[in-house]
This record gives sequence, C-alpha cells and structure tokens, in this order.
Amino acid sequence: MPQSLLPVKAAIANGNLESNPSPSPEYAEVAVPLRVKHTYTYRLPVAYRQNARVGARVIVQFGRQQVTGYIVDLRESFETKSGLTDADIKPVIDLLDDEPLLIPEILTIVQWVADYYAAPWGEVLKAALPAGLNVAHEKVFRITTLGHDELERMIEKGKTNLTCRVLQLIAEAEKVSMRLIEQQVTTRQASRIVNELEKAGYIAHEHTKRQETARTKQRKSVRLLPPESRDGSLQLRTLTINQKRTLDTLANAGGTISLAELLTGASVSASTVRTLEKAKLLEVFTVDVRRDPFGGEAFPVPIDFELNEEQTRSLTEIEAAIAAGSYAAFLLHGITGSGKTEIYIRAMRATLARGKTAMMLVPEIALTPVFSRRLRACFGDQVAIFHSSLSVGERYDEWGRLKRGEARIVIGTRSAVFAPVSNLGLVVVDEEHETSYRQHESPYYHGRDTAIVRARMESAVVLLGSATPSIESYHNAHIGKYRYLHLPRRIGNRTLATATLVDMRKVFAVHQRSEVFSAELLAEIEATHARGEQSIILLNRRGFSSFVLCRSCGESIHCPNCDVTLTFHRGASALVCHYCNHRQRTPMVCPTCSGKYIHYVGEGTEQIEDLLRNRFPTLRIARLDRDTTSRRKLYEKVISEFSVGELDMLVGTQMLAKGHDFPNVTLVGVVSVDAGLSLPDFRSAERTFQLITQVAGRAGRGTRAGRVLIQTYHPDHYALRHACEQDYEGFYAEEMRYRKSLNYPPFVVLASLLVRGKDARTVLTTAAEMRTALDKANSNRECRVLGPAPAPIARLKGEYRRQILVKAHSRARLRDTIDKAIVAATERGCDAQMINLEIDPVDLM
DNA sequence: AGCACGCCGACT
DNA sequence: GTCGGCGTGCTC
Repeated sequence: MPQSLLPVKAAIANGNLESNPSPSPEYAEVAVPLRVKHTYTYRLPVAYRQNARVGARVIVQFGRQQVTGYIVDLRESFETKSGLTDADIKPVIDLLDDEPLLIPEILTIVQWVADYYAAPWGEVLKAALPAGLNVAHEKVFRITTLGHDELERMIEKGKTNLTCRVLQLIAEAEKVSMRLIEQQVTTRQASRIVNELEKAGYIAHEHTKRQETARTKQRKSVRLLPPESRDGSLQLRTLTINQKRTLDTLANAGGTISLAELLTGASVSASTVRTLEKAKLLEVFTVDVRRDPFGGEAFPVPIDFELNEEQTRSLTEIEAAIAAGSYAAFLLHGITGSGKTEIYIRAMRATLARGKTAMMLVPEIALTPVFSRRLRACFGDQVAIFHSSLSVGERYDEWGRLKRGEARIVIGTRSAVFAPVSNLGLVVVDEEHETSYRQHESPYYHGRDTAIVRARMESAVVLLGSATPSIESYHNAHIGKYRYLHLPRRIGNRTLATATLVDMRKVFAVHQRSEVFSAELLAEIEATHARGEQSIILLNRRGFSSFVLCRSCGESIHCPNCDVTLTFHRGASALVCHYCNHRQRTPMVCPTCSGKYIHYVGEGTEQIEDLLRNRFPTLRIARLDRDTTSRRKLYEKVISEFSVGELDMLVGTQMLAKGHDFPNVTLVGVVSVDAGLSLPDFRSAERTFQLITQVAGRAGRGTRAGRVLIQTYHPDHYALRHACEQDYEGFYAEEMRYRKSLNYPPFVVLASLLVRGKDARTVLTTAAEMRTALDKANSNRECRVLGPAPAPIARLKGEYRRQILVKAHSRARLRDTIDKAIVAATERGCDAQMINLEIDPVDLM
C-alpha cells in the first residue's frame, strides 16, 4: 500500500479524465501552482461549462493574486468542505484552453509524483508543462491627480518618511509593481503603505500580464495570386521595375516564398509588396513555423551496426516484451562500448513499428549531442528533443509536436518523463545510476523512478541501461523484479583500459611528506605526451584547497548554514560552501581565535592545474569543472579544442568522466580518489566505483591501449579493488554485505522527516535546531546532519516536513539515527514519521 | 507564492 | 511612536 501523504484526489476514480465529462459541470476543482496542499473549488461561469475539461488551464483569483491553475476535476454539485458555503466560491476568471493541455496520462503520473514525493499537486503540474504557459498577473500602481497634489504638499513640508518616498517612486515611474517598490524601499511595510495610499485615493492599481508566454512562431509568407483575382488597378505593363522584380522573384521561387526572403531576394521594401497585395497580384499570409532545435543540421547517415550474440539475445527479449504490450522492466547492464545505444535504437524502432511511442531519458543531454543527432538521423522528424539549452519557444514547439502526435519519440532530461505522449510503448532510461535524475528542488522527484512508474501505469516496457547500475536497480534485478540483460563484451572485442592503484602511503614513506603526484603518474604523463597522445587528470574537488584550518587553535572554517567546511577558491578569492553555495570573503585572521596562521589544506582542481602547468610548461592545459563551465559556450569550446588536439591535457572534476569520446586520450590520472570515498554519503563507495569504471571507459577508446592511474591512500578499499578488476558482481556483493551489516536496506537513500504537532517547529525550524535534535539522538556521533537544502522545510498545514540531507557520516548508521531523531521529536510532543523518498517505487503503487 | 496580522525589540 | 524583523495562518 502506498505511504500516502496527501489525499489522493478522486478525479481519476470519478472517470472525469475521460474525454466526455459530465454534461454541465458547475464547479471546477483547481490545482494552483503554489505551495499549497489542497485543490480549490471554483464556480464555472455558464459560458465555460461547455468547453471546460479536466487538464485545461484557468485563471482564478487566489487570495489577492490571480494565478494560472489547472482543472483537475469537474463537478456538478458543490461538495461542502470545512464549512465553506456556496457563496464563498469564486468564479473562474478565464478558461485558457478549449483542448485540455494535460492529457490523462500526465495527470495520472503527476498525481502519483505529488503523492509519493509529498509535493503540491499544482507545482508538479507546472513542472510537467513547458515553461511559459503560466500566465501570472501582477498588480501595478500609478499615481492619481489627487496623489500628485498630495506629493507636492508633502515635498513642500519637507517630509521624507516612507509614505512620501513610496508616493514619489510611483510618481516617477508610470507603472510600478509591488516588487519594485519593495526593492526600492526595502521594507515589508511597503504593502501596508501602498494600501493606505490607495485607500486615500492617491494611487490606483490595475492588473498586467507578466512573464513571457510561449506561443507558436509565425512567419509571413507571400504567394502569387491567379490572374482572375486581380482587380485591374495595376496593369502588368504599368508595373514599376521594383514591382516587376518582386513578381519575378516570387515566380522563380515557385509562387510561394517567405516575406523576408522575398524582400531580400528582390531587394525591395515592404511597401512595394503592400502595393502589389492591394492590387491582388499577390497575397501575404501567415504560417506556423516550427522551431527546430537541430536547426537544419546535417545528420549522419544511419548505419545499422551488426549485433553481437549478447546484443541479439537482449534485443530479442526486449522486443518480445514490446510485442506483448504489457509492463516489463529490464536492466541492461553493458560495459562502456558494449553497444547499448544500438539496442535502444532497435527497441525504439520495434516500438514505433507497433504504432506506439517511445521515450528516452538521459542524464544531461548536452553531453550526448552525438547520440541525439544519430537518433534524429534514424527517426527524422519523429524525434522531439528536450534539453536545458532549448529556448522557451523551442520547448513549446517540441511539446506541441508530441501532444499532437506528430512526434512519437521523445528524448530528454528528467522532466521529459512528463512528455505528453499517449500510447507509450517503451521508456529507456540511459545511465540509470546517474544522480542528475533527481531533482533537488520542489517538486522533488526522481526521473528514473517516475519513468518506471509511468511505464507501469501505461503498460509500457522500461529499459534501464548502465555500465555501472545503481545498487538499488541491480538489487531489483537480483531479486527478479527487473529482468537482467548483460553485455559483458565491448563491440569488436576491444579491451578496456587497465586501471592501476597507486599506493600513496608508499609515496609518503619515500618523501616523508604528502606529495600531490606520484612518480608513476608524472612518468606516465610525460610518456603519454612524448607519444603525442592526450591525458585527462581528474580530481573530485573543485576550488583551490579543500578546507581552511587555523594552526593556532585547530578550528576549521565551516559554512554557517551547513556543517561542511568551506572551500577556498583562489580564482574568486572567496571561501565557498560546495553544499549550499554560500560565499564569504577569505579571512585574514582566524575567526575563532584571531590567529594569523591560517592554513589551506588539501588540493582542488584549481591548484592541480597550477601545479601541472608549472611542472609541464610546454603542455597546453585547460581546466573543466563547475566553476569554469557555468558558461556553456566555454565548456563546448574547451571540449572541441581538446577533441581536435589543440589542447594536450584536461584537468577537472568527474564531469570529464562522462559521455565524451576522445580517441587520442590514452591516460587518465585520478589524483586522490579518497576525497570521494570519505564523503559523508553512505553511497560514497558506490559513487567511487562508478566513477572509476566510467573513467576506465574514457581511456584508450581508439586503437591504442589506455592507462588509468588512481592515486589513493586506501588501496585496499573494496570499491577501488573491484573497480580496477572491472568486477561489478564482486563490488555489489561486498557493498550489499556492508549495507546489511549496517542494517539498512539497499534502497533507502534520502530520507525526510514528517513532523506533526504544535511544537514541530521547535524541532525542525532551523538547521541548528535540526542538528541539535539529531545530535542529541545521535550521541555516538556516527552520523551528522549536514544542513539544509535551499528549501529545507515544507510547510503543509500543521505538518512540517524536513529533508535530512546527506546524513550518514562515514556511511554509518543511517537508519538508526533517523529512528533516534524520531524518538527525539516524539519526546518534544511531536508525531514524527520517516518518509523515504527513494524507495523502489514499483513497490508503492 | 503572496499577503495580512501580530508580536517584539531597537531605534529616533 | 516608527521601523524592521520574524512567525503564523490563509487563500475556494
């Protein structure tokens, strides 16, 4: 049974999601995209009753603001709830769609997400739609003549109080929004003052639409009209040269051409065209044009690669499941280069052949441009694509093509799971272990898990693919919940790079101090570049140094919000919290004891880059991490320079380990993998294993053999050992043993506390209090609460929910601590309950 | 989300 | 008294 947090609405049960609603619904149940728990009832004006549909957008008055809401149910009669009478019900202001925007499938999966992740329904609905469809209304103020007089009087009197300042502000601009006033006056009193001014008649307000709205792009086109429609006012022989040229250009283009092309082609002005239009020699009309994200790129010729034995066997199973047309889940475990994508493509083809639609989720599509182009080459316009760098308009167009059924394959990042496709036959989740499937802000959801649930609801086949499956997925395959498909060989039997551990303890013993680079790694770098090959150096830590330590008192500088240490960024000359992005200036003296001896401990990518530049001055080195890639352009530039050989070495974080294919890279060095291993995350071993395995796939993808060197102080760690031996099975077994020894199931990942009760806030109000409560519960100090997420507390009427972020320090006793925290909350008179946000979703349906 | 209302403490 | 800072509760 589901662990239901929100009352599941009756829309689906009522059957109102069907295309024929009740004949004349008087009321609409509306979900608003705000942090509210409930839906609200609105009266449907008679004019809208005919066309109102579940899934359509409406504009409603909500409190003092007008918002775009979504109809989630239609009712003939008013259901009394919490003493509301019919007179309290406000009418729907506007019905925005005659056709429902949200198809039943989306409403259903959105409802599941809202319920499972304890997110407001309206907020999930908003996330499920392309941006730009919500019309927000804003109150704007202008000054009245009465107000002008008053302002003069005030200035004469020399008044400078807040009221005067606000009035002045409004007088200066023609229309002022509340936001702007608050910004300028920097006070929460602003609203009160504005109200007073309005009551006195000095100012007045009106509503204006805010926010860009996505719409269909239109283009003006011109076509020649047949002779019989001409009105004769212009005789052909009286045409001017310009007019003649215009008509010739048009005729040469086959009679129809876009207006812009005509104007440039005939080099005439718009007025010439207008004259011709008036004379009915030609006609200007508008056409809807599609914004193509690929923008007329050339696509590779689709090639069908020959499948090897394992591929064929896997595909046969998948195709059989697609043919059966019922829910089935597969885990496709294929090492890098084993040909997973070919299977995806063929499975999609089989799906389309059955008249169904296919969906593919990828962690970050910007990293797979090659693949999306290949998909486009195979399936042409049937493919709709969603990724972060699409414009609002492009997204809207792609979304529309899917909804209208013009496109039947969708590829995109996690939000593409809400794509408006019906008749879903196949869902592919590529790199299913990737953490980017999880959304870290409201509405929190996991793209992969949502995809599985959607597939199940719509009787589709779901195919999870990875070279390094997540423990939970592999576990599910292990217990038979997913069918396991294994591709253990690379195509063409190419070998993977061999990974070697470099024991940094020995390096320390030799030098009697900790060195950043081992002699082995330096020698390999030298040898690699002497051969004219390229290298990648990875370090799992951004910034210059990992933390700041005072040598006088031994205190390190922590983030005021989180418990983590701040990282020194020399480029930005600031201390940065990598957890919540808090920034502060670099201190000259220790904030605790005012000592002068501040020491920067540990190396980050910034420093590694420096060191390598000094050591190898002739090498062309670039750094890639989240700091340098905030601008996508720069990232692409570096990547393309590296791939054409204009750079010799890339230094960066794990983002380098993913996706790219650099045939000339034969060396990957990981400078201290230990930072990743000791992360206060119980999945740190899993992450490290995955990282190293992915990295091994980066080296030597061409013909030459690759080398991977991993520097570590823990060469005996099972994650490292098994990763070097490319032994997933072995790692899984050991990891499971470890997790079992800690007495928590492999699938508990991120937990939230739901606390109810009057005193809930005393337990969960601030990060500090949260910490206190948990620390008290956790006297053995094996776990630490690391602090708040950007929006840590979800306030849902009388309930306070809090995510405990990254809880288990040293991967220890996660479950135990949470249990104790619950006890602590109970002692304070609260009713606490744990919500696991990442339980295997299929269990919960 | 916005917005009102209420309480508190620190100022002029 | 005025101003600003929270906390709390409500929106059909």
